[in-house]
Amino acid sequence: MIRSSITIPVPRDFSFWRTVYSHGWCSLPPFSIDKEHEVLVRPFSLCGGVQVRCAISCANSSLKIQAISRRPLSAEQRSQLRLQIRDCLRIGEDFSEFYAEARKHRRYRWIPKMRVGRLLRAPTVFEDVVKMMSTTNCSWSLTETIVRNLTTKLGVAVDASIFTFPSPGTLAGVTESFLRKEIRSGYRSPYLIELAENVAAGKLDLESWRTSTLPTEELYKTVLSVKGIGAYAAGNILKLLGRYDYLGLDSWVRKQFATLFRNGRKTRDTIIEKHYRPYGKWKGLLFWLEMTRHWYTTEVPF
DNA sequence: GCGTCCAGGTCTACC
DNA sequence: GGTAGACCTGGACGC
Repeated sequence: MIRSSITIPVPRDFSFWRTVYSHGWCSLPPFSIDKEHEVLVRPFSLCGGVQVRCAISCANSSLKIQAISRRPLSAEQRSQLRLQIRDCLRIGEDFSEFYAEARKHRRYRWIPKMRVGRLLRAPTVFEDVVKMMSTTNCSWSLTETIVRNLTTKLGVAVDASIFTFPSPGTLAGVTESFLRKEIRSGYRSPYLIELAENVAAGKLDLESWRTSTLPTEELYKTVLSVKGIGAYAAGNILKLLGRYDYLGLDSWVRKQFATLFRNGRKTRDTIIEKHYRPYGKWKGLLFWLEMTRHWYTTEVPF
């Protein structure tokens, strides 16, 4: 195996570990984390069919990447790897406007101070959408089971312990019965196959969503048109596309809101919407950060 | 160990 | 447009 070292400079307002811990993705394969040493690990697929296992850490205003591959990486592959890692960690995204908005409100001044707001995402929109679909209507432990099965049973082995996320073509090539029995994705199985088939056939270009110039409302409708994706999933997929206009409510955040603002009393969605309406296009991100603020000061739940 | 109940989003049929 | 019921799994609970 060949080891390569790569360095990527990061902006001043970037916090590596708070980006890694921004939500549950870091604990879903093929991501994994070494909490003690603050290292994010995952494989990346590069041109020429090359798979590379990367251990990513941060020191002295730069990401340090230890990449392990079967063959030496070409200049093009190294460049591709840099781009993918920057994309996952949202390094190129400009948060100055968001931080300026947060500074206007006393209750949100901690956000720019803690340099939070970047939400970890997968190298591909396909992986993010499949994972989001796998979080719907089930416990987190079932989501972990589904995603672990998808990678170990349909991904490519990079080494003994790491598998890539399956490609749309691979997922499109399995039967609904396989997904139900082996992946444990239950009634979501036909939705996953339909999604993978449409992407593999070129009928649905998920990857263009990250650079889409559509107004957010239009993009939201496009995301919602995928079968198996409802309001919760679409709102949260949009956050991973850099659009923060929707809250993406699920039972956990509803409960969290009730605990923080309503003495634990059950709260209608319209009340939560009204609470965040003044924050316009940033409301989804401010909402998520407010609900998860305790993760940055106490032990995270994953 | 077994059976029952429930929580968790989305879809579809129906009003 | 709003709503009820079905979908499937795993965890909690009672026996």
